[in-house]
Amino acid sequence: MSDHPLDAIFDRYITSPSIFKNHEVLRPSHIPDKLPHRDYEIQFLGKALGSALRNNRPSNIFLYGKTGTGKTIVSKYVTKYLRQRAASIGKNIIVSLLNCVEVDTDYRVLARLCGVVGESVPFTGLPTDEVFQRFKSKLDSKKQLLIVVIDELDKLHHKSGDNVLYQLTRINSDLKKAQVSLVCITNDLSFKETLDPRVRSSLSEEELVFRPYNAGQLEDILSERATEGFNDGVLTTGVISLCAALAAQEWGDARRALDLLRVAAEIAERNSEENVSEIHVRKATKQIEKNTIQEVLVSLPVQTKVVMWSVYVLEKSKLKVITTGDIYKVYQELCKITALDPITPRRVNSLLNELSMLGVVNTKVVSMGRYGRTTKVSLSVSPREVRNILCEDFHIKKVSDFSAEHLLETN
DNA sequence: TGTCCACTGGAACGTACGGCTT
DNA sequence: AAGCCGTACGTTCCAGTGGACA
Repeated sequence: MSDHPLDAIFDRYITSPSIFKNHEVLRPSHIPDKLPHRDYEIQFLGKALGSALRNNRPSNIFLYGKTGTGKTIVSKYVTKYLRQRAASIGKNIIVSLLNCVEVDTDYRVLARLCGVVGESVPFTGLPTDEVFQRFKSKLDSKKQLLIVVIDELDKLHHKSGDNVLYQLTRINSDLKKAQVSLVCITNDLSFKETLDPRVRSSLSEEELVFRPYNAGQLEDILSERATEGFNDGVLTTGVISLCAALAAQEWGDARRALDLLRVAAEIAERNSEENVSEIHVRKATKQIEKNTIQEVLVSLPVQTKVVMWSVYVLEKSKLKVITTGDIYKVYQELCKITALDPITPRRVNSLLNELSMLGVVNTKVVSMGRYGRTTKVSLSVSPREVRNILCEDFHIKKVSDFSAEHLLETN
């Protein structure tokens, strides 16, 4: 039983001490008992939602702030405790947390809300109005308060407009027993202006802006989690401050700081080392970046991959500025070779905008005077990564050695 | 100073599909 | 089974536009 080929590997996990004491607390989704440097925000939200305990409907609240500034976690933290306290005095408070990255249509929002009040609805097939009616009557069947936390609201608004928001802000006048309060979260600071004025005023009865963390504050946050998450003495000095400093450079993003620390430790553990050092943090930055790009590119639909490849091909060429016109020319050629049906320039334009949203290309609308108005496009990730990842695709493989030089001479 | 390029991006619509209600 | 419905992906149409050039 001792000569299995995996013994050497597994034994290491059994015998050598682990770096992690509790892996879970190092994930951004974990809600710790203390949230350093968010006292004011917690108090603010606590005061705003606390009126629920006195049978008053809390005002609707708008939370702004860049990614990783603690908006989501503060909301979770406060609502979690609010629910506990409410339960202890026999009050009925339901909290529903919607993330609009997944829940990005009117129908899905309402379907989710139906779920939390105990009304089951199919994921498609019903008219949206019907789902809203069902939600409303089920909710109003007893005395209760529903707090809906709508995270990344801009994503929902971008795709589906204000419709649901409008309905939700007005729902209270139709309800007899139940009440609804909204907590809206967005990281787009100018977002509010794009809302319908009627929705805007009722959504932001109260507002709070989350400031980015500075390096010192990030360090406190990481230290707090590290004492719970790691065994004593596994972090070498400087590891936490490096993670904090790197994340502080990018808008004070606590999620990123935490990811760095966790991934660095995972790398150390995989190499069966006993300590986490700055070298592991450096490796972690690279790995995180690579993973994000990989995830994005691999999951693209075929047409989008071909568009992305067109950008790659042009980036490899001698062209100084890449415009949508060039991209479409290359795209058409690629479609011929891969035997795909080409989509229209309008659609390619949309796909480029999507790629820009995903952070893999940069786009900028520019006017070149006499020579028209177009969009300047460039890759925002390394061409080598793009090549490695996209060439895995069956269609892209066929055009892996396509060069744009002959096309550009015809200009 | 006006023209006009090469697009941009909104809006309405079409099609295929899974899935609902009646 | 018929008639809707939402979603995903795409098309068609077209008014609008920043700024180099004549």
